[in-house]
Amino acid sequence: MNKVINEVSKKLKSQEYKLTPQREQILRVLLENKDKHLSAEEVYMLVKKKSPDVGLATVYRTLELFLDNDIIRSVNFGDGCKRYEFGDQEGHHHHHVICLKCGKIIEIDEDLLEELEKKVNKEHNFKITNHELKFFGYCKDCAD
Amino acid sequence: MNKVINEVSKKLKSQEYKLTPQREQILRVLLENKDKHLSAEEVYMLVKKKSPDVGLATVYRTLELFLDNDIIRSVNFGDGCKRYEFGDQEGHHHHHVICLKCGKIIEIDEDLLEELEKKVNKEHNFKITNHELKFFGYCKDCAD
DNA sequence: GTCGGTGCAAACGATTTGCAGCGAT
DNA sequence: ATCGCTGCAAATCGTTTGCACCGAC
Repeated sequence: MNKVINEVSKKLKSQEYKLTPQREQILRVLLENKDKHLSAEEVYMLVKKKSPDVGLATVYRTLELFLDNDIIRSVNFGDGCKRYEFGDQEGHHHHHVICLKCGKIIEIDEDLLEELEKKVNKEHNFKITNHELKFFGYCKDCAD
Repeated sequence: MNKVINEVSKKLKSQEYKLTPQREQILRVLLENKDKHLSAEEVYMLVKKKSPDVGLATVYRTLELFLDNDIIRSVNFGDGCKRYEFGDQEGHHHHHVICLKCGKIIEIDEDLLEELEKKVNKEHNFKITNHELKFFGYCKDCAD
């Protein structure tokens, strides 16, 4: 984990940004919850446990900073807030399967979209840089 | 168009709902802009031109009603608001290609996901009812 | 006269912003 | 002494809700 933190620190420094204690705490929370998809508010709560005097605004500003520097990604599951996950934009794409009843999220690693991307690129003259695929349905515990 | 309006009217009546003048206006706006992806606010503006005294709340309530009755669909392009398009959930799936610079949206009709859906269904015991695929990139006018 | 549907204004939740203070360089 | 970073509170934006009113049945 410290290795990752170091890399992030370098990445930020190379862009004239600092990894301040608050930012590091936020990063740690994101790393400790790699499997979850935390909202800004949730990150805030978790950070507060360790450093009670961070402000919510700082969390938002830091998440924005991390996003801009491709340190994290944001996903919108349609539940009214953005959610964040560690990993840069260029990292290998995974997709989400979301249970409409319990909200559980499964990640799948398949990436069968290369072909489709090429097709869109050719047919519509559209330079695709990213894609997002979500499946909605019911998990085994919530199946009708 | 009147044919569609009639069908919607029947659909609503079958669920004890009425197609009031306001609701019809909202439906007309949606139909006249089938190719766009209007936000609630945008629908409101367009409806106001014809019927200046509709309220924004009515627009939201009507869109919700249409959603619940599978008359329209909602999509989230990550620009801070839900957007709506005519067409029910069970209708044939199309996907969106979104230009990150000018915001232009192209729709593509391919549906290569059946196979992947089956796989997820089998491997994770997850009953998939819907999926959502978006491509982000740059259209031919905005290409670097 | 009931009751669904409406307009308006107030309330709301997520996010952003203005500003004064702080701390490393 | 500067300037980026911060906390706090206020502002903003999209959306929802409470409420009194209206109009069809």
